[in-house]
Order: sequence, then structure tokens, then C-alpha cells
Amino acid sequence: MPELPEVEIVKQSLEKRVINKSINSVLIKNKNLRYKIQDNFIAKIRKKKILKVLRRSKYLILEFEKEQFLLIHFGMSGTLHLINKKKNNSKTNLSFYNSQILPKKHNHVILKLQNFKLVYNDPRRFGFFKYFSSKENIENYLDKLGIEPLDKRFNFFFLKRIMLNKSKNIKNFLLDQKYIAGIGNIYANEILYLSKINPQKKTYNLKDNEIKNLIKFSKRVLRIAIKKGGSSIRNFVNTKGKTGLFQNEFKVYDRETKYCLRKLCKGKIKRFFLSNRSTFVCSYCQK
DNA sequence: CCGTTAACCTGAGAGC
DNA sequence: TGCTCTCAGGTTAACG
Repeated sequence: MPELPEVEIVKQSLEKRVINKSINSVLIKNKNLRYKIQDNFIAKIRKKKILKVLRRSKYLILEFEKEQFLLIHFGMSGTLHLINKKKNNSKTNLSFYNSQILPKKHNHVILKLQNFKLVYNDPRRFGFFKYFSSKENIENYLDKLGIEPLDKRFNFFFLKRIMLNKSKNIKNFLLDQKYIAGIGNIYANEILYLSKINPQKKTYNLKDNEIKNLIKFSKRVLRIAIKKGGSSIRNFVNTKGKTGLFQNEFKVYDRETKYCLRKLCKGKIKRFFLSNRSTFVCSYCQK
């Protein structure tokens, strides 16, 4: 569930529930996530009070007292579930993303708070947890990331400057987190379609107008996606409640062989691989 | 520096 | 019912 809008949805829903709550206990059922959870992890975050929930790029961050932090990355398949304890022992699952039903398998980390618990589920285990003991440490760690696309500083002049002398293709550029942080495969495809730019076009070949469109549509797509609750793909379980709806707005992603949605365009969406990632394009619109 | 590939994992869906 | 194959919202090291 992992691009910027989806993590933002988790952040927004989580902060309604956990601010000023303490982590009473921690249960690790499987420490072998992308990076192995350290043995002292439980001791580090146990009894800590959560002051803030933050997001940076595709990372979710819990800030504790005394400037200590827990960083969570969801990888490809991580989800967070809030399970309410009811008096009669039944449970309600307020899934923050994707599924209303708590999966039975792959619950790897459980944070118990006062009246509920947070369950981290991740079938593929590409996600990870990382604890930071100071603001300086987490800032150093996050410094490798580029600008937030929704930041005001992400504008034409900024983008033009960092693209200068790059011979990368534009799609790989958008996906490279050290330049712009938070865009993943779905939104890169959508942004390029809306900007009418071929994913293989070299950044140094982009015209000013195309750079302006990239800025405009990056912000627009991500904002709308957040407004729609993110994208929920491959979700065949959920029937009610908290799923994202942006998947219904996809213009190119996962639309191979379907017609281009632009008026007067008779092009068909084609799919090919770029650096091992599915890339969708209308070759009539995207030059 | 650049693009690609493989690796890290499990599961869903397609096709047979 | 079941097998095999491909693909998946991410990241990163290694290679040519």
C-alpha cells in the first residue's frame, strides 16, 4: 500500500487515534522484515508516549517524548490495522488501509496501546521498522531523500535545476527517491500520461512547458489521490468502509489494451517494462 | 552517470 | 482441483 497518498491516509487516520497514547507493550511475531528487527527494539519503544504522527515520502513516523522516533516503511504489501477491544471480547478492525478484515497470516508486529492495538501485517515482508534515538539521527537518515512533491519549493525552477545535465529517462527520474520522494510506479505512470510525456524521454530533452506540466500534474494527482483515500488495488476482500477510491480514476495504470480516455484520441494503452517496472503509455498522446 | 537485472518474499490470477 | 507461470503500490546492490 505504499506510495505517498496511501501513507498520508494512514498518517491522517492514525493521528486521530494515537496522539498522547502510550505503547504499553510490543509483540514481535516475526522479526525478519526487510531489515531484521533488533533485539533491543521492544525495550526502546515500550512505555513511550506518542506525541506526533508524521509522514516523510513513503515513510510513516511516530514521534515519542524526548525526540525519539519510530520509522515505518510499508514496502509493497504492508498494512496497518487498528483493533478495538470491545467489552464483550469481540473485536472491531478499523483498518487504515486496504482491508477491513484483519488478515490471519503475516501479522508480524503488534503494538498494544490502552484500548486497542496496532497490528502490522505484511505478506512479502519488504517493509521495516526502525528506531531512532534522536532527531539528528532520523534527520540524517531521511536526508538521502529528495523533495516532497507537495512542498511549495517543488516548483518549475527547482525541477529544472535538478534535471539539468541528467540523461536519465523521465520515468526513472520520477521514481528515484533521491530527487523527488514519494512517487511510485502508479503515480509516475499517471503523472506522465497527464503531462503528455513519454516515459522514455530524457530529462534534458524536456521543454519548459513539459516541466511545468510535470509540476502541475504531480501535485494535482497526488492531492486528488489523497482526497480519494489513496488507491486500493488487488483488493478483493473489502466490501465496505475504508478503501481508497483513486484506483477508479486511473487513466493509464493497469489499462493495457484499453482505449485512451482523451477525447478524440483513438490510441490504445500499451504496456512495456522500464527497469523492471510496468509502464503504461498512450503512444499517441505521450510524445 | 545510466539502464537493467536480480534479489529480497508471498500470493493472486491466468491458462492449461 | 491443481499445476505452472507471471505479475505485484519498493528498494538496493551489482553489472556492463
